[in-house]
Amino acid sequence: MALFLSTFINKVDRKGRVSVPAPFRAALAAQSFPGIVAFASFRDSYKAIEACAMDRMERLSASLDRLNPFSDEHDDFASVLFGDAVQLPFDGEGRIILPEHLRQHAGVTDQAAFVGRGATFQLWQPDALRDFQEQARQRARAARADLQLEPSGGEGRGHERR
Amino acid sequence: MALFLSTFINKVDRKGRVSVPAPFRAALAAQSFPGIVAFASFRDSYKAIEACAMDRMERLSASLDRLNPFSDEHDDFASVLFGDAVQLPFDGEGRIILPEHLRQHAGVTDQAAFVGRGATFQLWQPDALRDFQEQARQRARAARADLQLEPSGGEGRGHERR
DNA sequence: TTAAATCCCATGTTATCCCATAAAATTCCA
DNA sequence: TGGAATTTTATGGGATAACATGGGATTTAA
Repeated sequence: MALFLSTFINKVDRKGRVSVPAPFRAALAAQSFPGIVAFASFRDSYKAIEACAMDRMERLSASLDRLNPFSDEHDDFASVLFGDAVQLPFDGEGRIILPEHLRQHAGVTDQAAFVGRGATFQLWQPDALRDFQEQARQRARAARADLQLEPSGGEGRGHERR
Repeated sequence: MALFLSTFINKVDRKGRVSVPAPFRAALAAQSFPGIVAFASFRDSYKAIEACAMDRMERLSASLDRLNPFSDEHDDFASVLFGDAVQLPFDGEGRIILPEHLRQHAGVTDQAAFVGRGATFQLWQPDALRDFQEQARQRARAARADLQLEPSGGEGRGHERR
């Protein structure tokens, strides 16, 4: 599975177009839908744009269904997640058009920072990202004791539970 | 899984390219991504560049994903770890190009020391590495002296000499 | 018919490929 | 076993392709 790594800052032109970084496009290459899925983050601590491949949304939908499909949480979650998400196809040059409401949510005007998060990535207003990263770095350092790498034995099975 | 062992010092040319030592490349041969993943070390005691194989990042991503993907701790880690990491592919000759911000972080200019650390390795400015190793040696020596003194005392902690 | 989205082409910059060389390590053979 | 021949490495530089970006033309939708 390809990962989204590192941070790229690209320009948003007057038509609202941004180039998706080539390494990200490579990570998305094996997809059925040539483009990305994006939606506003629902955190209170920051306002960014969440993005991922279509595959991930499908898997997310599947795992939601596996829980209680008739609970209120499921309902809220599904409506927020899938109701607000948009499909953004690539143009011939690998760009997407950022819809106005997403740009407003994140405060993006003439530049956008693509931030890799492993299986997903985010889009930020560059200055807001800098501020957040600084704080996140400090918090992460404080909590580093918790970070354990998976057993490296290649296909180390059976580490499921818990 | 192959290990990264011993230290190699290679030149950084004017394009920012460095040869990854052949033994390290051999250890990376079985990877899906032909190259390395690098990021600035988040330690305060020294400034080096941390590096590993893509597989390791994928495993890391998988373990993070398995936790609650919407928790704040997970969020900080993902942003710091994956946002700051870079994919550095090999060219035909087994070189990578070290991005400017990483070179600055480690103080690397025309030479880089590759230091094996088992499952990972580091990149250092050669002089900084020598200093660090010297200090580490001294700390180890001091610690060993303490160890020899301790047990005989029977008494409490400190080695107060009465 | 307007406005927006899509396609198409053009550009400068940067990274990537490709070839060349010297040194070191390895292999081969008498 | 010694030393010549070959292969692997590390390194350098020029040619080439990829990328991010901009703008116009054509199509689609309201």
